Amino acid sequence: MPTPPTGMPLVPTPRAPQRKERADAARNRQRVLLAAEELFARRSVESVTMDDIAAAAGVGKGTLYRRFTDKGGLAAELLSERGAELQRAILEGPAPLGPGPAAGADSGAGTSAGTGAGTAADPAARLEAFCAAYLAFQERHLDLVLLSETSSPGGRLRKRSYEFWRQHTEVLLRAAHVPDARVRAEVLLAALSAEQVRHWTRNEGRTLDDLTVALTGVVRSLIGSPAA
Amino acid sequence: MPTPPTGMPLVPTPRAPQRKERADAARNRQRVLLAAEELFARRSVESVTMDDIAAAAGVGKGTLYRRFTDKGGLAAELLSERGAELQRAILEGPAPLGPGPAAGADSGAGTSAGTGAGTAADPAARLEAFCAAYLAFQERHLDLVLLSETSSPGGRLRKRSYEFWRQHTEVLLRAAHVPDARVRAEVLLAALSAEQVRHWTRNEGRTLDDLTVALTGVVRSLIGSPAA
DNA sequence: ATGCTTAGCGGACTGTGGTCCGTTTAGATT
DNA sequence: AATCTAAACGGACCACAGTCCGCTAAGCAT
Repeated sequence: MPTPPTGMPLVPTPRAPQRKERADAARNRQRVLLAAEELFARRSVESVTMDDIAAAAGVGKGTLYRRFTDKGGLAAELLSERGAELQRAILEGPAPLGPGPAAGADSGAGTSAGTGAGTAADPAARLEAFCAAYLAFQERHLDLVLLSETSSPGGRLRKRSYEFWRQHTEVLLRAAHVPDARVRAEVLLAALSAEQVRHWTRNEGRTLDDLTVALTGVVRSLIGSPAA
Repeated sequence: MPTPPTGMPLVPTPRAPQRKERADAARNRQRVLLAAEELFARRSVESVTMDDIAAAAGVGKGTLYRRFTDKGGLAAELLSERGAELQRAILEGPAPLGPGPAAGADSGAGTSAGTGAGTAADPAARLEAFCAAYLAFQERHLDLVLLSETSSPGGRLRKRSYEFWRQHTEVLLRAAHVPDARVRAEVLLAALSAEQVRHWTRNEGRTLDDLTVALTGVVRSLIGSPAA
């Protein structure tokens, strides 16, 4: 498969074959994505309308909606570009985020826990790292994520990316022998939803660091290994 | 204070004085609430428009919006009527939900844990009971709650009732000597959001019982008292 | 090159939530 | 009872997300 269209998630996309996109269509998708990015960068995300984007991209509204399900879908596509790196780091990067052995001398991102010095990272440490990284990601792209998660009720849970994050979290929990791994994974992600993160940072005035610490605590509790 | 207007939350409403409502206004509020309830009962919640409600209540749209902030606000008002009983049970009912001593012989709603036989319920047991009861409430009024929580982004966290549930949860957690009580309370409530509950019951096909068990486990983990 | 099929296009159109503002009237004051 | 004033009213109005459908042209087949 040659150069998947930008924004394709890394995750093994199930809908593999599916007749190739026509040339003009691809060109327009690109235009739209570009225009949207530009507009979102210049003006506040919620003030940008779909008409604005269509106009800026020099494209009809019908075209917009043929390409992206809805406003949230467009935001999600943009986000998927930006989240690709994080996804890669998780799937194949060094510990503690990824499965590989720790990079260089001493990782700076992790949050202690140090499981001695195994070859592969232990699930608890990976989960903590993921939690911190994901939180940072959400906070960094807050407006866009909020749009993508709330444009339609239940949107957050229907996005393809949700499947990825949930799967990852669930697997780690299961590896840590935690019961009800699936439910607990979803509890964790609910806590990290854009709505919630915005509430914490914008309304309750918490800093990212505060939150990271508190949520790391939550993760430890959920895993429940009492001082292993 | 004589007969507070229906739907007023039990919680000590801070906006105490505030010039009394005019007679016609009160009458119209009632009409709207009634009409809305009727419509929501007959047709699917999401198919009912604000115009429908206004028409059914024999009232202009302006009136509708003068009384209730927005669609979500209207739903919340309806819900607050229905939630009043639960609120009362929590504030002044018997254990394990309320602070009082257990009612009758053996409560049927609680979820084990049995802390011997103290005079007042212990926070852990109360929290578990609350969680189960709240979950059941959410499930029971799912469509309406969903409307009230998602009609505007972040709506869930801005409702007055949220303040109540959060406060209650937080207090119990603090009483159980759990760190970061506030954050953990919000994590719990995020897990119990309408969106999430709908996802669990409608998409993943979980039963209320399944969920209650799994979430009770989450609560125990969060409290962290390792088999006290 | 020419023709044909069908994905792609675009913008008028619809449905709905929410606002605005000129008019009405409850109820207090005299 | 007459007057007055601000709360309440109502429906025309607006903005915006999302749909529809007749037209266009990409790119395959001959």
